[in-house]
Amino acid sequence: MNSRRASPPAPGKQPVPVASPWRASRERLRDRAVKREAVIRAAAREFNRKGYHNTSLDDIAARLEVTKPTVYYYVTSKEQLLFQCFVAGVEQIRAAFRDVRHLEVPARERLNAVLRHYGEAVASEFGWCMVRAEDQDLSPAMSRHIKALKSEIDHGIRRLIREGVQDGSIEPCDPKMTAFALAGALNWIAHWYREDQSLTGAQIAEAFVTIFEGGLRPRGSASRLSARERIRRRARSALAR
Amino acid sequence: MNSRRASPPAPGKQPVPVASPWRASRERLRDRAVKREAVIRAAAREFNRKGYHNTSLDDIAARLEVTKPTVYYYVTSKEQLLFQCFVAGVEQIRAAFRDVRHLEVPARERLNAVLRHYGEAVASEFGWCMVRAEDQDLSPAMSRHIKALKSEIDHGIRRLIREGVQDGSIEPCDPKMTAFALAGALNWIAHWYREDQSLTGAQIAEAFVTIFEGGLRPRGSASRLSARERIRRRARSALAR
DNA sequence: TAGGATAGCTACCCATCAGTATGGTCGAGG
DNA sequence: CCTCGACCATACTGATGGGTAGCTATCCTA
Repeated sequence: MNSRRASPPAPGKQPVPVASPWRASRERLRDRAVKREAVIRAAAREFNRKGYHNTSLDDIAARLEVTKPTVYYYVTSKEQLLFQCFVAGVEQIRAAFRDVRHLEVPARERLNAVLRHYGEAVASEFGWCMVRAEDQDLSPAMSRHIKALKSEIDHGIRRLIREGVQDGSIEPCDPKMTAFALAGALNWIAHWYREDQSLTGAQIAEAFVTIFEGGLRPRGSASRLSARERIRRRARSALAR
Repeated sequence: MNSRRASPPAPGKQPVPVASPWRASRERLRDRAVKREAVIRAAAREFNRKGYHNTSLDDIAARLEVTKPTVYYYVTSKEQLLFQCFVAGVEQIRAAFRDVRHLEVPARERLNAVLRHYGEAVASEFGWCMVRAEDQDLSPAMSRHIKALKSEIDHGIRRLIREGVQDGSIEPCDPKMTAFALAGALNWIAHWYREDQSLTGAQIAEAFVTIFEGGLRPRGSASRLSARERIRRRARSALAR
């Protein structure tokens, strides 16, 4: 049964061409980081499937085909595990902000780009931890840390909205409420995505951006399209019934 | 006078916002239904404050100034308690659908009315239970029940969207994705409302409806400001640096 | 080949908490 | 005054699960 973990992680048996004495220990250090990441990833998957409180460390260990103390060898506590998952998810979104910061396009397009990355992140395997993790489950210190990260993202969105209103690419609106609405819609993806994976995270985000941009109320030229609309409507209702 | 527990828990403590029916028991006000509802309401409050798993039945009992067996006298299990809280929240939304069903206005306005009630419900004391309760915490039977109720609401929104597209009051769109976006934005209120109660649930819902209706892209002839945009953007990036 | 660091396991501890057994109090009806 | 039943408390059980102690095996460096 227990084949002594030689095959799963990395067969470091190859004769190394240059026998630098530090080579091996460096290799091992890298190995350790890889394993630690695997632990965090496995935790994220289990949390995603069953929720934080319904997942025991034995579950996570079993999923990795090791035992609980082994998990504790890479992580100090269950709480820290959740925290790491959270940070991993948030980092994707922070990267999105960094990516668009220097783009030479109107703010609305920068916002859209962020929202697309945002949606992808929420639909990723760390999405659940980032979105559904409750700070009540964490120590005050970690809770503060997480709140700060969330707030940073929130204010990043508000800022893009304000800039969009200023440069005329976004309809004047309340940045705070609008940011809440956008982030909420995207965050919520984490709640239903598991059960309906017919679309990728990017596709969902794209659809949402389209909805956010256009709004529900028909655009000015809508009256001109009424004939075509009616045709499509017929086809639709025929399909729906 | 019950000399046993009258003195320890500070007898003259009135400032509790929710009057506990056990206080009134001295006045012979014995109404089982009222007490049961008080139990559920207290549970909702505690779940809202600390989360389901971080709330023990002792906590809930203490909040009512009784003991755990008393709670079990009115409720069969913690799980059922969560379920009842959930149903109480969902019922508010179902009522919203019933209210608008017979209104003689375009579907978009009926949808808006539902969304307003929806937002209020999510910001109410049962909002957390309705939104953040994970079906992983419930037995399969109750989980199915809850999924059915959620699905009913989801399809109710989709239906209003379809009707709006048909009667021309809503821009043609994908009903499923749009429903997800709307419900997500509103559901998310439950995550941040506790910490920012500067607005009522109704006001938030109203703001969201405005955002959903108009969309981010400016209405009318606002798209040929690109020259001015560029200037403004330069100024901004200069400030940002 | 010794000795230390790395890495993982078995077996255990113990705090928490859902749920219960049992028995006491009090008002009402006889 | 006595009993019945509704209501509630004390004090317990049992299981789950986070976290640890301590042993073992392997590899690296000397």
